[in-house]
Amino acid sequence: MATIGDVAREAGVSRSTVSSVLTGRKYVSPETRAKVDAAVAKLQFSVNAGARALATSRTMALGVVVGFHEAEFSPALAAYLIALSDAAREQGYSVVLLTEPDGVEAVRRAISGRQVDGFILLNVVDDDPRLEPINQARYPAVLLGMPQDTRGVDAVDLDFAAGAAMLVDHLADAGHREAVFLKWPEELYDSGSTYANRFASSARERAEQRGLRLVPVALPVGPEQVRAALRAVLQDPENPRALLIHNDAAVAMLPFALYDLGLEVPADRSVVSLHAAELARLYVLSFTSVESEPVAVCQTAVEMLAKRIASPDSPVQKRLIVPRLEAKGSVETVA
Amino acid sequence: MATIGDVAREAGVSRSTVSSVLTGRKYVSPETRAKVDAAVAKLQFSVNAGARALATSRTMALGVVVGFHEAEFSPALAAYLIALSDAAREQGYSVVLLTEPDGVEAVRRAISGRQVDGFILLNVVDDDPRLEPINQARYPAVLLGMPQDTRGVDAVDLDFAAGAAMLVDHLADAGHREAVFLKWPEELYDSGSTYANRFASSARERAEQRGLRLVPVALPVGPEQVRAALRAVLQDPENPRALLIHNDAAVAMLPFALYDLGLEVPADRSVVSLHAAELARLYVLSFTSVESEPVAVCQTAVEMLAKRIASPDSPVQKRLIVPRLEAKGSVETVA
DNA sequence: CCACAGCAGCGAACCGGTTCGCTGATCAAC
DNA sequence: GTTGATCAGCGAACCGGTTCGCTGCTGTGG
Repeated sequence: MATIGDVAREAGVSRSTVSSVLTGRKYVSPETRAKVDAAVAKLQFSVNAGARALATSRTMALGVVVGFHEAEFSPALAAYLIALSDAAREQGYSVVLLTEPDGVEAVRRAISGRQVDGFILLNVVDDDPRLEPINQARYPAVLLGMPQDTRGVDAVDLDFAAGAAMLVDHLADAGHREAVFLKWPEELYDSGSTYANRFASSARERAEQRGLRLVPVALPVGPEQVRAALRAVLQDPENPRALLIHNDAAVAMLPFALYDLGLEVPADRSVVSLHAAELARLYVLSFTSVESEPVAVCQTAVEMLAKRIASPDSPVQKRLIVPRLEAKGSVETVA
Repeated sequence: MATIGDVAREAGVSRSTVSSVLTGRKYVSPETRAKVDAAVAKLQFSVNAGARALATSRTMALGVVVGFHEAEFSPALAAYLIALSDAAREQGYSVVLLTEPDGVEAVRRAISGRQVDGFILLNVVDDDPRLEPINQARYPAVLLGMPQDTRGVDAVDLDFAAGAAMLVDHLADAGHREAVFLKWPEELYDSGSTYANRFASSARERAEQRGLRLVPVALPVGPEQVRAALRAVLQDPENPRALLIHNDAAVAMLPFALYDLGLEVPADRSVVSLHAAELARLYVLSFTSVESEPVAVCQTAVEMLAKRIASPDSPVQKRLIVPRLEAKGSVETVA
């Protein structure tokens, strides 16, 4: 309700002085500042975001661009959105949700309407088309995900390669010489999903180093299909008895498939996985695992974006958050 | 980049004429309009959201206030956020996420900073404190949830009472005379959660009408605790063999508990439940059930809010979205 | 005692739109 | 031919902040 003019009148000073107090950009004597503060409190004044945005050409808002993703695990999404919003608030920013199926269009509109100061892109893929309008307008942005080529944009992600290596090491250390590698659907790798590919190639590489034979199995889409596929994998006597999983649906469904076949962990099968932290919050997942770190990743992303906004020309940054492996006894030690 | 002044110059008209074309509020001859449209296209102009907000005192943004506890325990949340954002965009609004632990403070700040035109409150409880600043500032809002007293604010929610009645009917129709009612933790009811209480009292009432004896069991918090509690319930020979569930954690965990005890559905137990639609998308939930309708609920909420913003003094509305029961053969017909 | 530096606060201009009263042109009626 | 109504478009004022050059006062040094 109250405007800066009301505050000025109440405090007996000029509008510009009030502004100086509010922004802190100019020295104001303690006495005047006290008068202004009192007036602000009395009138319950707070700055009009739109007016300030117009004057400063800073909206203090970040656009969070959610990719279009039917197939992916959306329960995890909420954790990221909340973590992003919390981190943004801490830096004085608010978060605008951009969920348009056509992410490029969403970005374009937000830019030309000057709705945000920068973007955080979720579900990044290699050669992400959303980068085009962003780079063209020279807008600040941070990728949540680590494509091969970040095209001059800051990026942060979980270190899926490190996670994969940890899990492979864990199996190898326990004496395993071979393992089934339960992967995401093939399409995800083909579509250039950054994390899936980084995990897979790191797992392959480390497994080779450690002399662990990997039998890769791409799983289908859809809960029932996954369950059936898991059963098939578990039933095949040719398959190794250790399982390395990077597929949230499979992690969630595995207990059912084990149940179907009367198998026990770790007696009959050894299991390690990397999955969304959210999964473990709802289910008993007693698998030794590496969990995603939504809070750490999001906090880093927002900090990087805030810095990028402040200094657009500082060198491009890439940050990988190293996760922790939590042993839960789902791996049998073999001779 | 381009401002309305650039467009005016390019088109050879005044700024106000460009504005008339953009807003459509005033008649402009087809020829001038064509010139303006051409200039807009050529300069890739689109209005500066902040400037328009300042001039019109309409931000065209909606604040979505996410409750605190929700953050910890709702895989369904993402579905609601996306559905809200999609619906908002359809009405020309954008969505600002307000996730502050202290929801009241978040609302207060958004109001005094004029950041949004109205609010959508998630995870509403009876006597919700967030309504105080909203009502005091006479701000438009819509509740996603249906408290006893909506305090003059529009509200929309799934018709949990109807859902409960459907499920009770389904059991009674199949000849059951008694059922265990697996409920949320007691605290949820005590904290004034609107949907939990509406479901519970409707179930109780309908069960009485249909001569179905209900044995209520409030479940604990935490996956392992839930699993153990479920086992205890299933093991007790005194308990009825039919299960009426309103507790997402229990729905997700029940297959594990059944597995623990070697029980089959529907041979050993009949199961019906009401749960988040998200749950069924990820897991094999072959329980006869009523699912939440995030898209329908969110669309209605945004439409109601848009109307409320347009006409603040129209009569208060309450809408309940009636869900569908989907039979999946998890109920045994008894004599 | 005067000159000048330093400093707190003022005021005007500006950010990019919208709104509304007014102008000048066109045209019909008398 | 003059009057009056109609209408497209113009221009100034305004929304609520920020910014920056300027003013007038205080105080120090010569």
